[in-house]
Amino acid sequence: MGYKYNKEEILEVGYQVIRKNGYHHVGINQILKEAGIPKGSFYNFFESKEDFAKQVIQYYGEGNRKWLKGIFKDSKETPINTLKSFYKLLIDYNEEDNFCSGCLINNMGNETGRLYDSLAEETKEQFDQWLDLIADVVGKGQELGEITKRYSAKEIANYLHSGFYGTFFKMKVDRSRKDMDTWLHMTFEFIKA
Amino acid sequence: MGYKYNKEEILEVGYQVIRKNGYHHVGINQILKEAGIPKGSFYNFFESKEDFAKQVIQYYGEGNRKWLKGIFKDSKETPINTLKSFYKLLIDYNEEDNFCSGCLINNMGNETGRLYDSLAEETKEQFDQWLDLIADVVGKGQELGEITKRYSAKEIANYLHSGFYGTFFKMKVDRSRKDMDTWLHMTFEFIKA
DNA sequence: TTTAAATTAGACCAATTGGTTTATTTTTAA
DNA sequence: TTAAAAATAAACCAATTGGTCTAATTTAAA
Repeated sequence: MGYKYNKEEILEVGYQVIRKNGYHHVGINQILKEAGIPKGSFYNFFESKEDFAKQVIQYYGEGNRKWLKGIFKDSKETPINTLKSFYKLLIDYNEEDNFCSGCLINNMGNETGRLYDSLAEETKEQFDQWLDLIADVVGKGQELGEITKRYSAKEIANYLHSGFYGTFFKMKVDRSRKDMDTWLHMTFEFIKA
Repeated sequence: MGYKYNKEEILEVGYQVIRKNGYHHVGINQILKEAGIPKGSFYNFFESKEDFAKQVIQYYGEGNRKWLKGIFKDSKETPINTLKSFYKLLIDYNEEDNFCSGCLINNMGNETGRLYDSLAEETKEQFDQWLDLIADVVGKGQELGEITKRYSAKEIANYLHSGFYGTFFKMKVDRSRKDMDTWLHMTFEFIKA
């Protein structure tokens, strides 16, 4: 294996460019150009464009999972504030990025979720794995009496992250974090015990 | 003006096919084929694909605005239940559609909001006009003491509709209304006075 | 050291992309 | 009734799409 090119490097390029431009707006040739590889090598690594996208989703999902784990483990705050700081951090990142891209998982789910079964499946899988990590923190918050027990930890985690995805629409057409900040404030008022 | 083809009919075709497949995944030729018009006529009506999409967004936004007004005016329920029934109706429609498409405005905003200024502007405009109508009902609910006054009617309307958009991601990758129903239940618990 | 397999390389392919052009027909206004 | 304008029609365009093919090179195993 591993001759000249590194598969992860190609996936990283794919992640960047697909996250920003979407799946159908990006051609294989653009990936080749930005990754600096010839077509033969690309199709040596990946069966098709769809297979490539699937692996990009997987790569991004796994990378973020590790990052999430670290953040939650190292947090010095209480569970509810850990979560609030986490979403604030995501908003900050999107601001640094000039609100250009949003989340690859959300973008792919909305653009291709009903078009390609393999991508829907992979997208759902990565999202669900994130949700498990978030639900862990929610559960701890519930035990401490910080977060409402009227809904399960998983339901609240899903409410949080799906709700956060909902703010990307306005972020992109408004090019502002205003509504995201309002969402953060309102949501964390709503879910507290 | 009005010779052989009807512009609204072309916009309706464009709405259907772009809502389902996205902007970049749909070519002009597909529109021509489904609308049964030659290319010359298309470019007589529309300057470009981008201009066409912009008019599709406008057409859909205005049509829905009229529909919304009617629904809210005819409602026999209290404001908060009017809103809850409205979102339940939207979920029902998406189920009938087999969860295939979601909302054109949300799809376009996420796919093209940071790629084409004209589409972002039009998308935002139509969304904001819907929000005004929803905020009216929220405001009445606040006056009646049904809905929390901790946030403005506009903020709550935005929280509702953006939150609803957030549920489309899971709807599409999960092909189910389960999370939408949970969202509906939780959200209307949260916003009540 | 030889051989088979994996990888790299990019020319090549048919199909499609958004858009233009030219010609014809239809409508409107003078 | 005629001329100008508007609309219809589709052939045509260069550029790009995802993907294949053949050849050369590199690596690993025998």
